[in-house]
Amino acid sequence: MLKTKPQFIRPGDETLYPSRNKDGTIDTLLNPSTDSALTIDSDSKTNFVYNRYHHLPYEAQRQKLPVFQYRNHVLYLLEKYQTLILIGETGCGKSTQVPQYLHEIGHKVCVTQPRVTAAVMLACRVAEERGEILGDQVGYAAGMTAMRTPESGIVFMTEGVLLREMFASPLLMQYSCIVLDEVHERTQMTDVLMGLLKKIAKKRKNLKIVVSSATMDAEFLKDFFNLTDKRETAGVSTSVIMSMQGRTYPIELFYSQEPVPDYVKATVDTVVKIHENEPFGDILAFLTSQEEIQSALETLQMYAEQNNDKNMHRKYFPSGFQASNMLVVAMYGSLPHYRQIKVHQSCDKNVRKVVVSTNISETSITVPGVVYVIDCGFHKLPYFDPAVGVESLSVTAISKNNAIQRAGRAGRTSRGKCYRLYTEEEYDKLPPSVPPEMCRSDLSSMILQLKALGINNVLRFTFPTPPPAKCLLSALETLYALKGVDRVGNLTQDFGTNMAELPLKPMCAKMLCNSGEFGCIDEALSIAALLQVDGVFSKFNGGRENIAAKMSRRNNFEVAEGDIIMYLNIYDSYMKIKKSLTDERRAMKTCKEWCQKMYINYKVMEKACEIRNGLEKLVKGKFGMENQVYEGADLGTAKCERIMKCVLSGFFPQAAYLSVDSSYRGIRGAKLHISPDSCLFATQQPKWVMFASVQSTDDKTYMREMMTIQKEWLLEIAPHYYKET
DNA sequence: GGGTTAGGGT
Repeated sequence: MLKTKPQFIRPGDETLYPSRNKDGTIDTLLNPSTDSALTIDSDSKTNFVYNRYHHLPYEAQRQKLPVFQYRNHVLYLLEKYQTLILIGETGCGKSTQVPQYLHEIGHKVCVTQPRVTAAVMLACRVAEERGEILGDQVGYAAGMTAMRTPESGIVFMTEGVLLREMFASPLLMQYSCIVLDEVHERTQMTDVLMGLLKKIAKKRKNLKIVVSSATMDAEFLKDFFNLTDKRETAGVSTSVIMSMQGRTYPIELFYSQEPVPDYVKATVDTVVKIHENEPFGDILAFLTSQEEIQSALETLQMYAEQNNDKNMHRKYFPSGFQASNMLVVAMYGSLPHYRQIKVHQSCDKNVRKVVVSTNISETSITVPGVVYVIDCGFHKLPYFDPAVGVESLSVTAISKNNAIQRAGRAGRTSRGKCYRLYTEEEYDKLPPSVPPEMCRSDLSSMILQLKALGINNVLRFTFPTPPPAKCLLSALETLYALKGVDRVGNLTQDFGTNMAELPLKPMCAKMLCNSGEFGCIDEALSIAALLQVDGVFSKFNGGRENIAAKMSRRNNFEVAEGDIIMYLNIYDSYMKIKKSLTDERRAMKTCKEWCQKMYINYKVMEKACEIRNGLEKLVKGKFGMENQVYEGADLGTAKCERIMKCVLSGFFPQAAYLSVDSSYRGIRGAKLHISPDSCLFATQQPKWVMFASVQSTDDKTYMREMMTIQKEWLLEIAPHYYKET
């Protein structure tokens, strides 16, 4: 029977437990093999020896939680408690089974996911499992696409969609149960939703909340969602923890015996060692950047060619293992889609696939059939400095949670092995988790949305992990400068409300809100849309094509005014071609051909069109914005200057001026450089510029999406922000 | 006169 204050739940029915040993451990974790430690012979190029190994415990064991059979317990616990904290690795049915249990007893269930693809895939899988048509009882709503009816009993959605739904219905009365999935990722959106749901839970005692996480500290979540006053000693918590067993295969961990001086080289060496000394099975190696991956790939491809050649004359490796061929594949976000799919394609029998990846494979992409994981111990992590308003991206040591997540990628289809390119002592020193995104990113957009939901005092809002006060204050300052909030921090009627509704960063939203006044709504829409996409220009790995692409860009598009006006020109040219043909299929073909000729990415342009249509509906439809009429000739330079001023009227806090050392200074003192990717990189340096985004690498801070401006414009457009000096 | 981008999302 349940105790009043359960530390661990003890249900009466013993048969509900999965088979366990007398000491409570789970069976598969026992009997570690004794002879599988990998040692490296003395002629190894790097002095790199693995000496320690043990099994990676299941998450439930790590957090010392009991494991239960699911359905009855989920339902039983949610009858007793308002919030259920569900812990378990991916693959244990948290995301697919639990929503169905809840739906079967009559709940209207909403399941949130951080990514569009996951939401859509889960909806498909659950609908299929139930033998139903997608969009009927089981639906999804993600990004701009939705397949659902108001009657749908289970809806998968991205977190942002649920936040939007709160605008229309603040207490989410359309759902009786909310499942927050993948909470361990701690995205900005997840944290805000957790805060908001806690607030709703206080008002709607009948709303059930399930918080599902792979690795995050269960007690932390339980405390956060406990609505009982802690001073009330007899009070019973309103939240409870349950764990589900996921992974079915154990993973052996190996640590490097000595610190690794060069983890790219060590990764290559380890791949080769595994290939020649370990049984067949694919390898997944984590590195931090595209550059590192390319460098590792070059060496590995050379090895693979030699290896595959040698295999024509041999059956066995010197180690005695059967010789197999090797296929090396790269995996990172900016890789074109058709090359990302390569990791899913199974290769020939007797070919070992080696995937070298960034942390994209830690969360977003599942590489199937991985048996060996190589973890370099680092990743690139962004950190926002509120003092200067700059986001920097630098190589940082991972957290223990990351390390566990990476290792977990190995044991999905069979026993797995994880090689950590750092010592066990180094592992022990790693932080338990990375600070949540909320605490290291720009908050201005999120705060604007919270204000629009009626949460005025954001400093008192209960975040799961409160962000530093200076981050909140810096965001409020930006919003005040943009006139999205007034002096006391209330949302302004003329701008704030509309800005919050636009799915854009506040500066970009402000540009759009001002565009009627400058008589350039259409141009501002195109610019805003293109600023939302990445990679308008096709990329090549060096060579002749790369030079041709750069030439094309310079000759056809680059303008002295900068990247933003260039993007506008590209969009206009593209639309001219798209609209010149009435036959849709022929128009598409012509657009594709034009893009290919101009080295422009067709899919990205189409995405921009889609985004622009969405924005246009809001701006012209819902807000009813109209262009102010300008008298007289309104062409060429006059119009262009108005467009530029309109852009600046949103982005004025991101202006910079040329300093004596030929770098730039931001308004808040940051030392800035023109990105080599910008139109303005090769031109004579303009005295004043503005930029839409900025990112700092280890040594330099680069401005991207730039535009030249006049100093006088700043005084004219933002007199409340700039003073004559 | 200098040389680049972990991953998401409304």
